[in-house]
This record gives sequence, structure tokens and C-alpha cells, in this order.
Amino acid sequence: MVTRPTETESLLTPAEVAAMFRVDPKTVTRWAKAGKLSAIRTLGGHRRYRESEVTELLGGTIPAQRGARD
Amino acid sequence: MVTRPTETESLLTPAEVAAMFRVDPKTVTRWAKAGKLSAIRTLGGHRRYRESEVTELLGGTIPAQRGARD
DNA sequence: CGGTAATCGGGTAATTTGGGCC
DNA sequence: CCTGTCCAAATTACCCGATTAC
Repeated sequence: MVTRPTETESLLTPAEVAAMFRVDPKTVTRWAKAGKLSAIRTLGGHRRYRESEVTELLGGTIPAQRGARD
Repeated sequence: MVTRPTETESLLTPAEVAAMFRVDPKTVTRWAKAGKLSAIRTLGGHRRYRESEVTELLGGTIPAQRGARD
């Protein structure tokens, strides 16, 4: 193991996910409570989200259809 | 924590885009439905628009065609 | 152990959503 | 065809104090 200090593995903090979705960390917590997001709870009760999960959800973008021809 | 560089894409809320275009948020929503604007949906159903997309469209204005016959 | 920043929890106001009409 | 306003419901944002994370 090549020493992995305080670096994050694949877990994102509520503030991270909130910034990616442009929403409030509280809203992200709501999604976790609603079961829309997989959340891992720390021993203290704080939530941690999987980067893969968030990235997957962010991939739901709809490409704007410009002119049929360009 | 000063936020981590996790693919931070600047997103705008409907009110933001509406203010930039001087139209109602409803109109912006129609553009998104019409496929004229790229929209990211939050887990709650709300839309988030790319700042780059909006800025790009705002930059495509007509440079005031003056003069030919006025 | 002590300190700062973030997150937790609940509650209320503001915003956004969707469709129909002019 | 496009936009603005109406309605009702859902979702999100910010307030507080307390705890947890590092």
C-alpha cells in the first residue's frame, strides 16, 4: 500500500456533492434520506457519498439540440 | 475543507438564467424542454443550467445592426 | 486536550415544477 | 409560434443550536 494519507478514496462529503449539483448540503442529505443516494454513515452519524454514484447521477444531462443542420 | 476540485461545473438556477435573459423562469424551462438548452436535473426534479451554455448563448447576440435605413 | 470547519436535526420561506389560457 | 400569468404541489434554501471530523 503506497501510503494514502488524508486523501479521499471514493467518498465525497455533503459539501462536495452539493457543489457538484449546485444545491445545499442539506438538500443532499435529503436525497440520502429519501433513498435517492447511497450514503455511508460515519461512526459519528455524518454521511459520506460515493463519487461513482454522484458522477453517475450527474451524467443525466440532456444535450441541447441545436439546429438540425450546422 | 475548502471544497475539493471534483469536476466542479458551474451550474445556474432557473432564476439566474431568467435574470440574465430578462425573461421568466418559466420561459427558460420551455427552452430546456424544447431542447434548446442543456439542463441537468437534480434528484428532486429541479433543473440546473450550465453557466458556460448560458454565457455562450448570451454571447451570440446581434451586434446592433445600425444604419442601413433608419 | 483544545480549536476550527463542517454536518447533523427540525422548521419555515422562497423557488421551481407542471399544465392550461390569453 | 412565443411569452407571461394563473393555479396547486413538490422541492429547495436558510435559520437556529449541538455534535462530529480532522
